[in-house]
Amino acid sequence: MSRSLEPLFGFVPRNVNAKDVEKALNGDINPFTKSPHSGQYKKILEGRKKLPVYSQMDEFLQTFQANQITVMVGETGSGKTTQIPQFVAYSDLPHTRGKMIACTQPRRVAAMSVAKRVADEMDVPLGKQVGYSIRFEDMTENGTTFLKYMTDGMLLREAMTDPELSRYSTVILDEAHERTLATDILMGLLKALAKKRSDLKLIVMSATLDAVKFQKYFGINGQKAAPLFKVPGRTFPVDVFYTQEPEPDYVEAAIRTVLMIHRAEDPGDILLFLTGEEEIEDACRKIRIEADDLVQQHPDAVGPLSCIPLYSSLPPAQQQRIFDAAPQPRTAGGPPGRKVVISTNIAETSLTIDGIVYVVDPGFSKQKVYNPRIRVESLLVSPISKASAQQRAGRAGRTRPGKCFRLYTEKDFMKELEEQTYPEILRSNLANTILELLKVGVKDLVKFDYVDAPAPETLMRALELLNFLAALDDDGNLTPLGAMMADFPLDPQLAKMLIVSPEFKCSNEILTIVAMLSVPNVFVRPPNLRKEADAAKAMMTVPGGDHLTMLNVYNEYMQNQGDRNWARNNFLNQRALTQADNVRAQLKRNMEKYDIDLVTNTDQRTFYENIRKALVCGFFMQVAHREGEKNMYLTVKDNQIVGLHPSCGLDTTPEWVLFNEFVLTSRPYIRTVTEVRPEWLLEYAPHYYDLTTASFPEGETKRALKSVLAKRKGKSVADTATDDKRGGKKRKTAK
DNA sequence: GAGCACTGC
Repeated sequence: MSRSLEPLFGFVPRNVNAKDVEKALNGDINPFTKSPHSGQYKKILEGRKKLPVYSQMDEFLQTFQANQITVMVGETGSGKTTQIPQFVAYSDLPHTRGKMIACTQPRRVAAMSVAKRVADEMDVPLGKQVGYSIRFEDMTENGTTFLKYMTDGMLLREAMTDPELSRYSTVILDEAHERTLATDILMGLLKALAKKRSDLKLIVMSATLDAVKFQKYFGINGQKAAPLFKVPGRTFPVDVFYTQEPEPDYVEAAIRTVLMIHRAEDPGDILLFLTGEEEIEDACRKIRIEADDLVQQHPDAVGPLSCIPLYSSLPPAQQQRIFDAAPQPRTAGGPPGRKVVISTNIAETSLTIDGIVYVVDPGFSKQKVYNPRIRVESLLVSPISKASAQQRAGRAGRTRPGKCFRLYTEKDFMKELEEQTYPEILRSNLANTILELLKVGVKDLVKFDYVDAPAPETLMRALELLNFLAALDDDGNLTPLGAMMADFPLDPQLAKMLIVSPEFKCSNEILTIVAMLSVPNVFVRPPNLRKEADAAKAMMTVPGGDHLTMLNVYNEYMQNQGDRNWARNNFLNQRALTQADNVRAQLKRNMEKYDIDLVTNTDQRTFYENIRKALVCGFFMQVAHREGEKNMYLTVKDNQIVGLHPSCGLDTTPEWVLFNEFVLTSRPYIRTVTEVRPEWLLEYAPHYYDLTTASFPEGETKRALKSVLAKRKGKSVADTATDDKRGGKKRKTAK
């Protein structure tokens, strides 16, 4: 066989060196397609050769060959995400062995855009030899794709059907320092799997600060630590400045700093990090006013300043504004304009804005925290970590040397900030994760080798919930129902109610409700059109509960598909509705796979009642009981005082309500609320509502349920179930 | 009478 037509002739899997690889790269024939290279290939290759990681190809190949697990550190701009998987491809030669290389990313856009870039570099069409796989979109070809970029969640899903991950020769976990839930679980699974599958190689790619931790964690088979492969980055230096004294009001200090930069610093755009939508919009308004004042006072010295907000719920078209050029000087030769982007954490990892020279970092972000005692996840404004502060500062040095102004003292940075942001696994409700782990075949969840083990109470809460939902038996084993639930990309409560819904002849409707609950809020409320938006919402409100309203909104949306402006005219979020439709279709396919009937109850008298009963089957642990006269509820068992969220559409305050979420904002609220009947609680969740056990604390809710039970003993069950008089007091009385 | 940090299946 001629060497020129078989560029990989003589290559032995996992025994190649950089010299051979370079020869193949520089050749005229594409070794993976056997076709001549396209015109642009050589040009792209020249660019790749300038990446820091390229010059270390041989060192990498040696490390990769000699070790089953490698920890790799590559700073921003090193080229690791695009190049390392290609180096692995040349060493692994997965296409000759019917295998694939997986490279995981925490975000969908990253998986897509990196795959596109690498397909170009390898001179193959995207979706053939190089592809990507994300929810709702599989851009791979069976038997052809050997390099697959994918979201970490997607690989975790695959592990549930194939715990050996037998299709893969090498798995690369990229951005491991972000410590997403899925990446953390994958690290645990892959560590165990590596001991079982000696042919499987693993590369964990991360930022510097975490490397030693990962090295220690991945020391297996008698090794003390996994080897470290390090590549320098390619960024510009950033000067960091601290305040002399702590700032009592970080928003005010941030605004002041932005204006100071605008007045006194050389041209270059500014990035300011704040914590949320409201804070950002507020700061934008204030900066605009002050900047205008400044221009008025010093028209010859201060140029125009454009202020651009950035957060995830902003429509994509508005997010695009961050790429607009800074404003032109107002007069020819006048002082130059400048742009300031005011952003949440989204600009820390997900979005890169070129041309940023100044970063203003007040040192806070909203972070998820989980309180297992009351089973509540909430968002809290908290100090960021050192790693996060470094990441923020780095945003100033992507195109030229920059400056970062930290609105806290150097001493606070050194002494008060944590090294790393707490990994998500320590800040989340783990019910879903535990179900996934069990499905993958992990037996002992307490002894599972976590990189960071969650609090025992968090595990307890998750196991308890799954047991009450009958996903786990009393010995902690996955039940057939639990195995089915795990296959749905949903929280266990939602999966449970979807699976049981045919018993209430309402699976079509529950399917819709579950899909609507899986997407962001569909109701839009522009600040200047609140009245109109509220009126539009009132038109679609079903008085019996917010879940029923969601069903109604979806159905109306489907009936008005012909009208492109329908969503906007009715103050609904078109994107969210489309997404709900996508989710619904995916879940429907899942149901069909398990032969779960898709049925609708045609009896109008029990239509809504049956839906509410099905809701109880999943959410019986999220029920509250009205106490006293006012809008005051006590959650069952946990006895948390909560109020109906102002967005709630109920026209009365029913005695018993079921809620989708507990939110802790200005005060504790329950959101997305539907009226239920106490008889249903006793009937459909008898274990949870076992009034004889001590685990059910004494109190008003228990007394109320006891009296229901006493009454029920007098009557037949059938009688109580059809007794659908709507209790409750009128909610909206004269103010 | 309030909100949605950010992801992901």
